[in-house]
Amino acid sequence: MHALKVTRAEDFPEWYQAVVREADLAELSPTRGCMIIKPWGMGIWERFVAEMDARIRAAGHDNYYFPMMIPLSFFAKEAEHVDGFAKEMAVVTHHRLKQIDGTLKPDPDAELTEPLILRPTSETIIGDAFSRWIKSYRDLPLKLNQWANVVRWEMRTRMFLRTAEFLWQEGHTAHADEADAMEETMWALEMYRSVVEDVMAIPVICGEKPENERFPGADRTYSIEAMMQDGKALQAGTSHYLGTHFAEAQNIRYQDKEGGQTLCHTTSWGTSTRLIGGMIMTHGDDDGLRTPPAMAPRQIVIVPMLRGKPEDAELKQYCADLVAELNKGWALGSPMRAYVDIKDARPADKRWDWVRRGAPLICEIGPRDAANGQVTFIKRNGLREGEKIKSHSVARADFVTQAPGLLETMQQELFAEAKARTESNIRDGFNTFADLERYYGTDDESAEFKGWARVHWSRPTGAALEEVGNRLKSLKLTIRNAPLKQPASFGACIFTGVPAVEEILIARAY
RNA sequence: CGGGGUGUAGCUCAGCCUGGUAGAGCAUUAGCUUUGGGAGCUAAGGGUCGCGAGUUCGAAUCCCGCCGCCCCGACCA
Repeated sequence: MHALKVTRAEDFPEWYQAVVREADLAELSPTRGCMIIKPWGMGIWERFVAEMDARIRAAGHDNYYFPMMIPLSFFAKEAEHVDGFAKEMAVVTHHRLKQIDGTLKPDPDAELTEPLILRPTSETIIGDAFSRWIKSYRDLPLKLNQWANVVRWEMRTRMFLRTAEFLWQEGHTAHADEADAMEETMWALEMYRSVVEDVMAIPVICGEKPENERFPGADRTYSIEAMMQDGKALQAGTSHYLGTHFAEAQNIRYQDKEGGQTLCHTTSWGTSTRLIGGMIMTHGDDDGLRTPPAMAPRQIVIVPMLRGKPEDAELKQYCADLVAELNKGWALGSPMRAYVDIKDARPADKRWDWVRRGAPLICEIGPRDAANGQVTFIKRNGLREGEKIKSHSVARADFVTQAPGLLETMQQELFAEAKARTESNIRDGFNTFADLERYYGTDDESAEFKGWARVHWSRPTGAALEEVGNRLKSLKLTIRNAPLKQPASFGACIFTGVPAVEEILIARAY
């Protein structure tokens, strides 16, 4: 019997929601489409922030904070950008409420002369600042980052994966030329890969988005794509080379060494709380979440087998000493995070709570363990042997010595497991569109597992690309990206039959 | 925004077809028992049956409208 009522095989979307709820990550709020991130979920996000913020700063970026509300007129400046976001913007129109016929309503006499939009992303207001801050080539490169909330009025929301409000990080940089801006774009992509793979243990494929999937206003968009346990792709981070589009729209220029006024080349890059959804769908099992040790707010949770008797005091002391000792140790490059759960609840209930949350190591310590100087624990990956829970008993001193290694091994095992699953579910051998149709089927009985397709194409543009998109859409497929690692030679284009120039990944996506 | 489903106690749901004034399990609280692993017994508390209007002597149940949630679609750096 599993800790969750729904299994992945029975109903993947139901199972996903069960994990979010049962692992105490988040819940829906009374505000439509928005979620309340609970302590365990927020702790996971904060781990992500800590890891990524350190890398962003180490590479020479400073953190800033721009307003959540942006004057509407700012968005009118970049045409493609407007097209991309206009349909999902929340607009602030009034600055006062008034009792009208017994109900609170926006005061008609308090309408803003210019509406404000809740930022869906900050290119426009940051670009405005750039145009004032950048005067000379000596001011470049300018490298900013902000941790913020953004709002996109989505029609259909899903916890973590797509909500009306979410938390993210947005990097914005300005450079003297394309080469420097492209270096930044690729740096951000690689930095994302390293955090997502090394810290979250989610394997990804780095690549460039096709023209029709670009960020509105970008010259080139790169992404990291991750395969979920249902075979769907999740865009886990994006990095954009914006060319001079925003510089033109917002007059971001610098005086070059020859004294001329030159347009800056800008970039932007972002990752969001969506990654937590990706972590759930990569590492979750039928007992809940398996939190990668590097991401776990608490890596070792000790559940004392308290029995409401005098000897409880001794047992509590034993556990407190053990935690203190563990917290002096280091694992995965940080001090270990151990915790004793002394909540007045039944030990078995507490154990299962931590199993569902996915604490990497859960120690269940009773009076006998304390008397014998032992630690009894379970590993969240490899939790069961058959149907039974598999527990381990070792001497306390050995546990303290082994704990960092256990956490590091678990981190590697989770990554290796996901990596193997991803690789074995990317299929080659599709030579024509008909091959794709055969594999993915024309009618959607989505219960059957379908991974990704790796195919060659001639990289059509414009109307021809749109046609390709439509054909794929009939199979509910999208082009995810063209991996940075390309083969030496290409076959025929799967769509047109002409010689191909690029290898791309095709998948169903979140 | 379109199609389908659904909404009854904190959670999972029964009751609805065939109208008669609210149920179960889990959870909560209290007591006793139990104690190396999601305990047992007893008792108690907890519900404007999503919201509104209608039919009726009487509506969780029938009719109409609206809303939320879930799935599919459209849309979605």
